[in-house]
Amino acid sequence: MNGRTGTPVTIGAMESSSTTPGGSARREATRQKLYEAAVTLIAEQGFSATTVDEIAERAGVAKGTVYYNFASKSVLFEELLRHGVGLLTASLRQAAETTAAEGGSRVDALDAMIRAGLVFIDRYPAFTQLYVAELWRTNRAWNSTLLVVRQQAVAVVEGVLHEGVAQGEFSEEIDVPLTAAALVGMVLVAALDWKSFQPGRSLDDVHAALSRLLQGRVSGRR
Amino acid sequence: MNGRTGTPVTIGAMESSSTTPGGSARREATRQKLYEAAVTLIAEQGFSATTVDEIAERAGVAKGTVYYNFASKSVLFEELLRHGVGLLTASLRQAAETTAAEGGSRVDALDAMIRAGLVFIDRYPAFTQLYVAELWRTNRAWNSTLLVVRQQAVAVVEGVLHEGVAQGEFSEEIDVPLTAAALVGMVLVAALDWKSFQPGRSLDDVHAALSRLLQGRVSGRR
DNA sequence: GTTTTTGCACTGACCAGTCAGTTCAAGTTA
DNA sequence: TAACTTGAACTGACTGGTCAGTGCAAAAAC
Repeated sequence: MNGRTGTPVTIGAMESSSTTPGGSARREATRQKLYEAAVTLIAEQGFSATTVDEIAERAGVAKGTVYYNFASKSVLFEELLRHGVGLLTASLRQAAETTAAEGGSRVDALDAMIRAGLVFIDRYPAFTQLYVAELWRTNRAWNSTLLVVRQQAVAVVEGVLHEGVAQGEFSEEIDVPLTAAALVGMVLVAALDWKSFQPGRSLDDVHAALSRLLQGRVSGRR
Repeated sequence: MNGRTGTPVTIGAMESSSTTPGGSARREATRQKLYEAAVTLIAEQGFSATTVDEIAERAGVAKGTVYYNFASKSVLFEELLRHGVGLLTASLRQAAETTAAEGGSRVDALDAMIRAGLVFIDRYPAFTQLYVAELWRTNRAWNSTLLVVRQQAVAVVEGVLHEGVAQGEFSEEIDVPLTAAALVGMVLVAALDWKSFQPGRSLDDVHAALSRLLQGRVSGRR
């Protein structure tokens, strides 16, 4: 119900990529409501500070329903993570492919991916916030989930960098994994900062600033 | 004591910038131990998931001592934040000033600040992790503390960018606040990724990759 | 003799997870 | 089409445990 009637504001409203193939429509709708409630609360307060009662209340559902749909609080969170990063990587990959199909260069592809990242964060700020807050934590139950999920996202950027180097478009001296991490970080942090501290700026402004940095037009010389 | 006898591993070993001017040496030593214990535990587990008993135990101190030295768990955390960011900004500022004194350009200053940031993160990874995890959270008790503390750090970078633009070294079209945020993000995320997922790489490797990105040697054209 | 630390028992609030019971919706039968 | 059946989905009071913070007398450090 929720996913179809309004503009999606949080990750909860993402299309169901069949988390549970046999799930009924009713059940799926309930899960969506729970995702949506959980993502904002956890982004604001953190995982441990968010109670299952709060999630249930915000979703307009009884506490028991949470446990009917998810084995535990952590499992709910892990599925939320998988859900969100799946959408992000799909979006990045599509940006890269579209650019390639239109005959753009690898720099154009990176640029398109930066924009895709910004659009995603613009749409699902709470999810992004939560992802960044949890990514580098060690010793948590969902750590392995995060590792996989991070690798998925970074791999898309690394792919484009590798292609660029192979075709001589990028310098051979670049360090692909480190550069990919730096690029992802640049986008994540700039976007979160934009949302939190400079919300008046347009997406285009942010994109332009990052684009300039990528293309060495800030301090390029040599 | 710790700051002089061995290689400091966590923020707890930072020089005391006189949090409480009247504090005795003994008291200050206890506080340091508590900072050190708290920063690693909170980085690993998050604020809410870390108990006061754990902090006391890791610091080798009785629980009552925690409350003798800090009004509450949150206050301990806030003072920890102020402590850490103070050191970071001091380090950044010094890098910029040293470069200027040696007659370096503004790009050199940015480069030196990137290295200073990396050195800091290398030394105090737990603090950095915790900072990133909390920075964009809203509705937390220590939110105002974080805001001030972020502004301090970003302002140093903005200062160098402004100077560079004023002197014609950087393009006038750059967006100073956004670019500063992006640069800080680039360093933070690349460094955390380095520590978590590519710990084998040297600081110089990471610095070189970021430097290249800054100077447009990845995809510079135009 | 004053400041700081210790050790530990205690309280009151809070919270993850459970479970016996209720409601819903999609049949099936008459 | 109305009455009945069934299993899936949902409910919310309850439980057992945890944890921030307190209080205090005695010991240690300075």
